[in-house]
Amino acid sequence: MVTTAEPAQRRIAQALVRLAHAVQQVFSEVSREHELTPQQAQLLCLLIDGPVGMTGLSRALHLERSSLSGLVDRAERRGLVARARDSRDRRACRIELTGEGARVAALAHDAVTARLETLTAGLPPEHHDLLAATLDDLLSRPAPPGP
Amino acid sequence: MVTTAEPAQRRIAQALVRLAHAVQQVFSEVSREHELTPQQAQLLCLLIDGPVGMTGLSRALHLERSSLSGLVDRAERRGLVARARDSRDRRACRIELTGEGARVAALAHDAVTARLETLTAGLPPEHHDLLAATLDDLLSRPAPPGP
DNA sequence: TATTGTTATACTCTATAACTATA
DNA sequence: TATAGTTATAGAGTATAACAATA
Repeated sequence: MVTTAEPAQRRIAQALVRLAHAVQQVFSEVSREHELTPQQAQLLCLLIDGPVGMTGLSRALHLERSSLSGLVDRAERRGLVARARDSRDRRACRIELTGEGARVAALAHDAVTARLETLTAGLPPEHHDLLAATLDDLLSRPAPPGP
Repeated sequence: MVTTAEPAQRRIAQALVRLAHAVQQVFSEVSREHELTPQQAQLLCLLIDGPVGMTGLSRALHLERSSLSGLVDRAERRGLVARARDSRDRRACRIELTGEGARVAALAHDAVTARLETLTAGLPPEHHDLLAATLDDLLSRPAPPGP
């Protein structure tokens, strides 16, 4: 039925771009409601699963370590995270959430999730499982173009 | 089969977050390859469809007009865009691509699209149309939460 | 020598507040 | 008075290059 007017692959790509902007916007609004910058919120959410070293964070966030130093400095100054020395490697440190940081991180994470879930509210429920599986499939490929 | 272990809505929301980061990463890499900041690339892509006024741009990009002034200043300084006075309203101006700006915008746009299309390469082709339709459906709802 | 993380520097991005010019 | 856009200011985010301390 739907043929060659506009290839499905192209339509998907364009939808992904708009979708990314929409998600980013949600992230931005939620951050602001909790008096965080989007970057700080992203950092906090990443630390929910446990402490991470600077190099690990830099890879996860796609940031230079020097950029990250500043980000962590400002989050530390606000009492959201703390640097803990690593006992086995005296060069390294683990960044961990403070009590307040964990509280804010959970609130922000839940708010983002809740708002994104309402996005799917209008979809036919019988499509939910297929969409979830398809998106997971899409993300399981780590994107071919390595720098 | 897939039942209540993890609700599909939640799985979709989480996938959307990861997807947004992946798309943002593609955008970031492509921008860098063309010596643009991601914000400049986004501005240029928006202008491909034709000139837009400052207020229109500020709404489309979710930026304060003062932030936009600086963004346009820097893009103008790099020869990518130009400010054209509006003949009917002497307060207003239209931002338009220069020849060079249009060239770079097309390159960056195509590169992003191409890279995102490869993402879908691993999906069963018979799912393409449904996915495209579902994503469009997802985006047709302008997100309920007004500030 | 290689790795972990920081500092110094220079831009870019962003918002708030106050402003000019036109409608 | 309201709208279109800018300027001033301050802070945040980012990269590159040079550095310190430890492995």
